[in-house]
Amino acid sequence: MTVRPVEVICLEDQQHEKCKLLGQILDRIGDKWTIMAVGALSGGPMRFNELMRRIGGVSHRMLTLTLRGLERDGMVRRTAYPTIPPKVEYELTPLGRSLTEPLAILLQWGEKHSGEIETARNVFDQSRN
Amino acid sequence: MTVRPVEVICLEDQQHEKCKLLGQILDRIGDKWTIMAVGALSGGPMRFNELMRRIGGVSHRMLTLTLRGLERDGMVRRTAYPTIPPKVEYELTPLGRSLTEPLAILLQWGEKHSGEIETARNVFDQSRN
DNA sequence: CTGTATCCTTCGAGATACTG
DNA sequence: CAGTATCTCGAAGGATACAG
Repeated sequence: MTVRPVEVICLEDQQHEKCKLLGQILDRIGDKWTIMAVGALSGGPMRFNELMRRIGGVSHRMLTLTLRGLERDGMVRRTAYPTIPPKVEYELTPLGRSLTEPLAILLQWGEKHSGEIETARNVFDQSRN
Repeated sequence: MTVRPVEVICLEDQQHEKCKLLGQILDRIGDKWTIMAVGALSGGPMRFNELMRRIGGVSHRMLTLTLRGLERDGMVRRTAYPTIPPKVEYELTPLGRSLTEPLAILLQWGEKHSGEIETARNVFDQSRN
């Protein structure tokens, strides 16, 4: 049994456990297609194929898996109408909508600092031939 | 911190430009080790091996790659002391520290809603035997 | 239209060993 | 101590075909 230090500093003087939780959150919602799906649905309910067209570049299979994951986590509600051909609508739940707030803040950060990052990259890449 | 309407995440008539930017941000900073490294460094400068011990479970190679990426993006400053054996210190730049703010907000969201997500998962898994 | 199953390729990441 | 280079394996994700 190894002894682990507990006093690991994390975000804003919190402990290491916080980082792990953050990692879990990002595991859930941090991937490309999940973000795109949440973004697309933030405007209102949408059908499967419409989502696929809106997002663009996503495979049939990955969109299905992404939506299943969001549904499982309670972020998206799936409503199937037993018509022929079938019609399925997806929409954000209140939980899903609540996610858009921290994401919007992260987006603001990105918009504010993307230039800085771009510059830093160029400098870094220059300094390596 | 002002909370803007959810539509800020993704404006449909902009072809998901916002989503794409958000996707790029998450590509950069959304992976497990990057978060852990930023978290660990948020407490102050740290040497390579100390970082590795603090983070725990990260391979030598991945920590190196993670730190290179952060350095390239201007989030981390690397300072090498030409001693024998070598000593290298890593620390967050102002840009890197600024990232901890939106991350802390995302973390708060996670803390607030993790129970809800857990419940949703159990319900979903139950409904599929 | 929507969902699932299968195949197949690619890529990420750990292990390891070696260098300065 | 810190960094780099290979090797390898397994998982992620696209393409495709088929079903309801």
